[in-house]
Amino acid sequence: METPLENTMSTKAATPAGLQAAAFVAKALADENRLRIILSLTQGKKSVSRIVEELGISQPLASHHLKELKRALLVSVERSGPFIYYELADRRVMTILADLNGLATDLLTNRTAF
Amino acid sequence: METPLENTMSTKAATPAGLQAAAFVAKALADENRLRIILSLTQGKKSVSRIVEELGISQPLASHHLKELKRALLVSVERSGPFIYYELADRRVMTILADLNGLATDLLTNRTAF
DNA sequence: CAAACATATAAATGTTTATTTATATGATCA
DNA sequence: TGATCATATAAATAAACATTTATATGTTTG
Repeated sequence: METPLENTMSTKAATPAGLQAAAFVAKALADENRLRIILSLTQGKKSVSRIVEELGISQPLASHHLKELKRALLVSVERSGPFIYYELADRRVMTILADLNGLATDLLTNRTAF
Repeated sequence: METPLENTMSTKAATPAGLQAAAFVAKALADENRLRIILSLTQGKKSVSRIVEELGISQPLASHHLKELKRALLVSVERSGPFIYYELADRRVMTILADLNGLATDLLTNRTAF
């Protein structure tokens, strides 16, 4: 059974609450460091220190961005001893990130600056 | 031929420039009014005044957001007499918006506030 | 219990951004 | 050409946000 785009849009995205929610999640994706964190979590659950190492950002900054991702419900948190592990809450965010990247790359390839 | 998500990610999104571009486009999607404009443009090319009417926002505010969408190359502009028409530059943004909305709706359904 | 480690939170700062109000630019038409 | 319409731009605010530095909380281990 097929679901044309416009049906999807009109039955889901067209509602004020739906758009507000979509904008809220988009906001969580609108930062390069957060996208790097998400991309890193694509490989699986990771501790904060591990993320800090991999991305080369400060620990408070990582904590801050992880908090934002958690606020958007994009990651789930789990404590194990002294470590706190973050995990992608929904694998669909990977598809969205890939699509976003594909579109962005195509659109902005021949561009001087952002 | 199959293309697993992680391949897509590592070959496209993993590059710094790719993530930066993706974050840049995500930023353009991170506003409810801009999402409403995009959704409206899903139905086709529209003038600024038409958008202003449909969304019930001020004309300068609409112009501002259209400028942002143009900066992100998500819309193209065309003048016809006194009117200026805006149009979605790439239909893939509709897919992304629909996916974003689907994910956001599922994630944030049982949520008190944003 | 004290020291060391992992993470979170607070405070401070500079930047970006959404919105409003007011004005300018550009096109049509009488 | 002058008036009117469509759109853009400018200026002014206020709010949101990313980042840093400093400190607090919570956990393990000696």
